[in-house]
Parts: sequence; C-alpha cells; structure tokens
Amino acid sequence: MTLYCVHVTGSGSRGRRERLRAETTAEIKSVALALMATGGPDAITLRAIAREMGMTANAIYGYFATRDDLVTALIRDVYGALADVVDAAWEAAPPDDPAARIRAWSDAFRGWALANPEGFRLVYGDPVAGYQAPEGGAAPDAARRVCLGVTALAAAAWPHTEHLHRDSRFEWSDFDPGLLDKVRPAFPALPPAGVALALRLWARLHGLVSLEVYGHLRTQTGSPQKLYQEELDQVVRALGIPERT
Amino acid sequence: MTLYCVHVTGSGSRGRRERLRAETTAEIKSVALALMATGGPDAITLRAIAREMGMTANAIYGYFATRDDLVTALIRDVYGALADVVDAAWEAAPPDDPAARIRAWSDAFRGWALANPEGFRLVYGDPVAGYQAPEGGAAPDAARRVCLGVTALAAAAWPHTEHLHRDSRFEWSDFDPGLLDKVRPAFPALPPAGVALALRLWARLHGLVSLEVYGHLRTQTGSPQKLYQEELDQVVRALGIPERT
DNA sequence: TGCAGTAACTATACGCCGTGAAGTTTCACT
DNA sequence: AGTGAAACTTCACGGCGTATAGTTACTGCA
Repeated sequence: MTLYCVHVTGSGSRGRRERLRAETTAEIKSVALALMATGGPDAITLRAIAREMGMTANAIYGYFATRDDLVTALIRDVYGALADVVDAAWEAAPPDDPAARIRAWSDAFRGWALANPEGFRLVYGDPVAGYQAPEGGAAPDAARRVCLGVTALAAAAWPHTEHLHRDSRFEWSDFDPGLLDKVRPAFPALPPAGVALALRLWARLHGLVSLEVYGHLRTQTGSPQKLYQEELDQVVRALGIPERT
Repeated sequence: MTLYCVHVTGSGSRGRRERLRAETTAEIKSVALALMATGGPDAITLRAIAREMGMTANAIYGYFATRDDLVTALIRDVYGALADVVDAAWEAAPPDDPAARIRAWSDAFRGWALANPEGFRLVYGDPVAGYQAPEGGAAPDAARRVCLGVTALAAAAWPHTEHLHRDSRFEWSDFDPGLLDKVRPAFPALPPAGVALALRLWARLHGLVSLEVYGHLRTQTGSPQKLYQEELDQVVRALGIPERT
C-alpha cells in the first residue's frame, strides 16, 4: 500500500509537475493567441503575455527558449487548426461529387481566413517583427497536411482534367521528396502534372484570399465573396468537372 | 541689377532650401530602402537611418511626422516602381499578341517580386511592426496603376474570352467608383464581368508569387519558375487566346 | 521527518526601438 | 545687424527581447 502509494505519488507527482507545466505552456499560448486576436500578431510580446498572466516576462523563458520559439509554436497550432477545418470540410462533402468537395474545401479555406485574419497573417505572412522561421518552415506538418489537402482536390479532379495537362513538363524530381513521400502513397494514380496542378490550385485560392485578408481587394470591389465564387466556378469549369445540379 | 540680383538670390535661396530639403528627404528614403534590402522591412528604423546618415533619429521628424508616414512614402515609391516595371513590360510586348503581352506582364511581375522580395513584402504584406496604413491604402495611385494594368490584360483577352463569362453576376455597383473612373474610360468595351476577370487574374498571379516570396513553395517544389510558366499556359488557354508560335 | 536538488520564478541590467519636449545652431531676409 | 524660422541635438520616457544572477517552493530520497 505504502509502496503503491509512493509509486502513485511519485508518478502522480511527476505527472503533476508535467501537467502543471503543460497547463502553463497552454496558457501562454492561449494568452498569446488572445492578444493576437485583439491587437494583431505584433501584440504578441513576452512582456504583454506575462503581464496578462501576472508573471514576469522572463518566466516565459522557462517554457520557450526564445520569443521566436513561442511564435513558431503558435504558427504550428494555428496552421494545424486551419488544416483541421479544411480537412473536415472536405470530409463532410459528398465523396462522389468532386466539384462539391472542391468548393467545400475552398470555402472553408476562405472562411477560416476571414474569421482568423490575424492567424492567416501569422501563418502566411511576416508573423511578427524580426521573426525568423526555423529551417524547413515553421509548421512543416500542418503545411504538408494542407498541401495534401489540395492534392486531394487535384486527385479528385484528375480523371476529368488529365487530358488538359498532357503537355506538362513536370517530373517527380521537381518536387520535394518529403512531399512525395506523403503524396504518392495517398494518390498512386496522380502523375507529376497532377501534383503541379495541386500547387497551382492552392496558389489560385491563396491569391484571392490573401489579397482580401491584406485589404488589397477592399479598395477595388465590395463583393469579394462574389469574386471568390466566380473564381471557383471557373476553376471547376477549367478542370472539366461535371457540376451536379 | 541689384534688384535683379536680390530677386535671383531670393528665389534661388528659397529654391536652395527646398532643394536641400528634397535631397534630404530623398536620402532618408534611399537609406531606408537600402536598409530594407539588406535587413528586411524590419530593419527600417528611424535610429538606423539616422545613424547611417550621421544624424539624430529625431532629425527625421522634420521630414516625416512619424515612422508610419515614412513607411507609407516608401510603399508609395516601391509600389510605383513595380507599376513602372510591369507597365513597361506590357508596352514592350507586341500590341497585337495578347498572349505575349499577358506573359510579358506576368513575367515582369514575378521577376520584380523575386528581385525585390523585401519590396514585395512591404507592399503586399505586413510592412513593419505595428504599421497602420492610412485610410484608402498606403499607395492608392500605384495600386490603381497595377489594377489598371491587369485590366488591360483582361481587356486584351476579352474578345477571345467573353463567351466564357456570360454567366457572371457582376455589376458595375460591385466595384469601387474610383476604380471604375479609371477603368471604364480606358476600356469602354469591357463589361463588369471583364473587370472581375481582371481582379481574378491578378489574384491568380499574386497567389503563386506571394507563396514563392514568402517561402511556402520552396518546401514543396524546386521549380517554382516551371510552375509559374505552366500556370501562365493554363491562363492563356483558359482565356481562349490563340498562341502565336 | 529532514534535507538536498531542481524547477519555477523574480530582480536587475543592457541595448534596441518610437517619440515628445526643450534647447541650440545655422542661415536667409529685412 | 538683427530677427525669425528651419534644422538639428540633447535628454527623457516607456516598451521591447533577452542575458545573468539570485530567490522561492516543491519533489524525492535518507
């Protein structure tokens, strides 16, 4: 009993330590995200976070070696949330209707960006002053998930659109091996031209959304939503996908 | 003679004052751009500029009321330079070959962005920490020029592509009146759907270029150039423009 | 139960930053 | 020669990231 208790206490204590630590880490990140939501990515300062938590700025160094590390962790989380959202939208759309799935994914992408503009800037823009992403990018996993997501779009469209990409000059060696490790097993039928199509598709959506998030569309049109829908119409049409009615 | 001399001296002096002032203003901006080119937009600090010029940081306040004003002026200049480059590329391409003109404009756009990544970030991203663009955007003129440029692309393609945009639901009221003031006189034959096409075209190019500039393509493909060219191929093809050989 | 070790946190300091207020120099013009 | 303004400096404030050293609290073992 004693031993058991000691053991439990021991592991429980170690667990407690770790749990407290994890909780504090989570609180730091959550406070940082709250600050970002209200004041933009630049509001993420160690001192402001510490102030909010009733701590000293230096206390945070016990959890993140540097401010950039914290930002990297935030990017990872936020990027992951984005990946969750678009994945879920894809899954929720009817599997046998490529056009619907593409629209669902794309709408979820834009919807998330407009709902979390600061998050979008954090992930795809210059996060905060002087931030240097670690080699390989800040959130390779989430980036790969999103990339895999657009590749799913391309793969779903591929049977209808293959004949339009016969003159593609892309080869496997044009892509990052890490990307192909994920893509080729998931979509064995997709040739290099299909992966290139995926990247171009991604960029096409990214272009409109990022112009909108950064306010460059606002001074041109009051109907960015309409613009996005028309772009999706053209995407689906250009891919040669039959639309269900 | 005396009177003449006095007059000359007077106006010459006033001119001298103004000239010196203009020169200092230009030097501040040029030093700022140099700092940006080497250390990124975040390296644009009043103190660093002043250090470089052998002055005090506060001396700059005689020329720009605030740091954001300086940044706004820089954005204006840089955006203007971009507009010059793409306009020149457009003009240099054969007027009777829409595909060539579109490719020339687009290549110039990407080329400028890759040659001036910091400038691209300054114009299209979060310029520097805490910067707030003035209402109406930082460089409305240059933005309009670029916008007018893409509209020229759309207008050149319009005769070939009109039939693909009959189902557009855009109306004149969907666009900013200031944009239309420029666009409608310049391209009287272009309907609302054509202006929407221009914006979508712009976004399509912007998407690939901005992903590349911000390093999000680098982790996926080693051939961004090839990707861009294939996208242009698809753009031209989707617009229904006949390619010259 | 008491003690050692360690994790968590604070205190202080340094050099950056933008910016405001006040003082000083320079110089054109009457 | 004197006046007024423009250009510039000095000093100061608060905020930032972060390095170093010191303090507190709690865990785990004897």
